[in-house]
Amino acid sequence: MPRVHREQQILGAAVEEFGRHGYAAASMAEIARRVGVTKPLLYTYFGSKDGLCTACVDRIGPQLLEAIERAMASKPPESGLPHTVLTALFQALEGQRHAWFVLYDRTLPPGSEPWRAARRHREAVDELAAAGTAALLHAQGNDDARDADALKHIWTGTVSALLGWWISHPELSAQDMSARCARLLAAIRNGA
Amino acid sequence: MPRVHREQQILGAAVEEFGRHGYAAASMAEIARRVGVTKPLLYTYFGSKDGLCTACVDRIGPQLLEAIERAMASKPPESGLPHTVLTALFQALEGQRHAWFVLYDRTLPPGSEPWRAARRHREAVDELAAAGTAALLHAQGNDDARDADALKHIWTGTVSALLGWWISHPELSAQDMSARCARLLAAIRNGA
DNA sequence: TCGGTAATTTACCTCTTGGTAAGTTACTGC
DNA sequence: GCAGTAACTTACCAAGAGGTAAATTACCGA
Repeated sequence: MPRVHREQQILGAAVEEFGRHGYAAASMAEIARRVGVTKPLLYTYFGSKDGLCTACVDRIGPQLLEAIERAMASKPPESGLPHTVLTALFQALEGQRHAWFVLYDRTLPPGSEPWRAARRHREAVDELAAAGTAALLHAQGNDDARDADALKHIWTGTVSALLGWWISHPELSAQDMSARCARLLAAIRNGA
Repeated sequence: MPRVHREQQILGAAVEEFGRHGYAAASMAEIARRVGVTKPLLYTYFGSKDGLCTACVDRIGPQLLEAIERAMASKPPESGLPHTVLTALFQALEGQRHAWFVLYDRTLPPGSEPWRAARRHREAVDELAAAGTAALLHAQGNDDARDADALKHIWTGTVSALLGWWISHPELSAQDMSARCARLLAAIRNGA
């Protein structure tokens, strides 16, 4: 099998493994086993566990960023921004639902290379969210930067929660999730 | 030092370690080092890593449950239920902000004893949240059980996000957080 | 004073895991 | 056909993890 193809195959398995179990609990041998290959191949292709994890992060980060940017640019006016972004995320993550948690993995060793890479990509994603939260607060006369930052965290926490819930309901499609989120967001808006 | 006292000391360090790094990345030797004690003592007192982690979970679970129950029972009418619960959580977790993530640790080995214990306590906590989400949806004519379940996840995700944000702002007190959340919840209510 | 027990450590074992060196297979261009 | 290279495996190493047996210290009651 040609190298580039094999690399993509490995990355797919690695994203699933890192996302499902977290960095520390993910095992190189297990990733190799899932691909049907032996460990040294992973090391000749990606150098180290850190290298493979960083490659995963560098693959997922831009995917998500582009999905969100595209969705925000072509936002249908009848739908709210949060729902638009969620729909785009569900579409981008269908087939690799664990990928989100590779980026938002609290167990990455602080200071390590994958940690820095993940933080970098998260910041890019979060920047888009930050614009939304700051605008929402500003419209209500609140210009506290920390409030906007905390609200941004609530948003990403909500996304994480929804993706976690989606993972535990494998039979639901991205469209199902999108429709459900439309209801839930409306409910929050109307009655929190 | 008497055993019961030492056990509490160990539990405190272990909660911090497990909560901060997750089960897999947490190290028994490191926990021992932080307490200023050697590894075998941990094993004579708690049997195994699983045993220690389960003890942590069994300590935190009831603490949180009681804090939430007490808050819900004595809810001041002028404040919303979410804010009441958040305030109680901040108070209960001041001084052990990582504890929440011991209970909500996605890296616990599925099927293991700490995993089962954490799930049990989470269910007890979530049951209280479920009542709230189901009521909110029911008031709007939505009786979909899955919607209520997903909304419950959004709620716990929001709590996780706020605690994560609090951890990255160590200088803020529980009261600071409570006040901030009052603003944020109002902002969400008014303008999502 | 002495025996027993609780608290704790030293030194060790074992197993897993990340990581590597060397060899093997198989294709490709000349 | 054959050299060379890309794809891949076997067999192994070193370090760190969880875990344990045995020894030590210190206290307390008889």
